[in-house]
Amino acid sequence: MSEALQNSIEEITPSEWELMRIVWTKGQVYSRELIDLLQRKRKWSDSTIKTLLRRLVQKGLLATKKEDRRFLYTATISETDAMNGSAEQLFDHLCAMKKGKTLVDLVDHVTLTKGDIAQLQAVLASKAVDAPNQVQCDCLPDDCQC
Amino acid sequence: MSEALQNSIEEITPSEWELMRIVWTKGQVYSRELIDLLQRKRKWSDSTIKTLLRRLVQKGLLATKKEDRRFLYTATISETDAMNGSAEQLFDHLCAMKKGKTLVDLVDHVTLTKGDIAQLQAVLASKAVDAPNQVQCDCLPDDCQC
DNA sequence: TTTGAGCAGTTACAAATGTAAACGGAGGTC
DNA sequence: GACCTCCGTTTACATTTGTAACTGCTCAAA
Repeated sequence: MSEALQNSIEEITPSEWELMRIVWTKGQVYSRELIDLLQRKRKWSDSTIKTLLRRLVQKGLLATKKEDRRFLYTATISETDAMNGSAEQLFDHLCAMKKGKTLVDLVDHVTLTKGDIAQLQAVLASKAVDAPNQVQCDCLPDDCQC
Repeated sequence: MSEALQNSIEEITPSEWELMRIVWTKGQVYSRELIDLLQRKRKWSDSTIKTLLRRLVQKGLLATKKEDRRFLYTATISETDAMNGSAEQLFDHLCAMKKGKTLVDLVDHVTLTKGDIAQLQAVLASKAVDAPNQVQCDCLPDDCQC
């Protein structure tokens, strides 16, 4: 039953992100627990949250384990993988030529720790060696005159 | 210069991105022209593309100007703003504590020019000064024990 | 002037998403 | 034993998105 191929991560909708984050943070949760936590941020009904839980299980993003007569939910992919996957998915839509600029904007706006910065600097340093002088726009089928 | 007011840009769907990229790249296009270009990548019917065009106009992302009896389409926001907006929107869903890691992943996977790298390094250098040692997880309402 | 090509507008319809009420079974309460 | 409470399951319904056919108007060719 488990077609667990993690090539392209199942699409996670904004509402679903909110549940997933709680599951990832807690490691495992009972629906009641999750509903209580979530309702402190969103005024969603129990039903709504239960539907979202069910859909996440359907999508294969959450797994359940029967404990007593409740279900314990756990994530099937790591938060990091999901985050990277979504980010890369978004970047796939963007013009190759301008992805760099967007990264600059992000790096500028996101709060980074000293550790993050060091890691970024390391990656950049190693990429700098054979980085191209320019990247071609890939918005049009053939050649583009951007 | 303007990049302040981030009044959540209208949501752009994956299909819509494809049209927008063509409009941005060409500056302005007639539907026929756009349809021809797009059909070289996607096997969408004329109708489909016209519907997408209409929806983009409705959303206020495209503007039309009547020329002869055709319409000339132009984007109402810059590609850069749209890209930054979408990227920031995505990052809003992510755990604050792990955004840095995701950026590292992106920087690692995206093809960057020497110029992009230099810009990124500059931004990082300036942020490094007062970067925190750690960022708190913001996935749970109250305190979190990640 | 009849006809057809081109383009915009209208309608359609299924799948996904947001949001939620209603139903049903198992344990605990009186 | 009757009833209430929890929790999972079903059903529901509007909106958005993907995908496209059908309609109608206008210009230009036959």
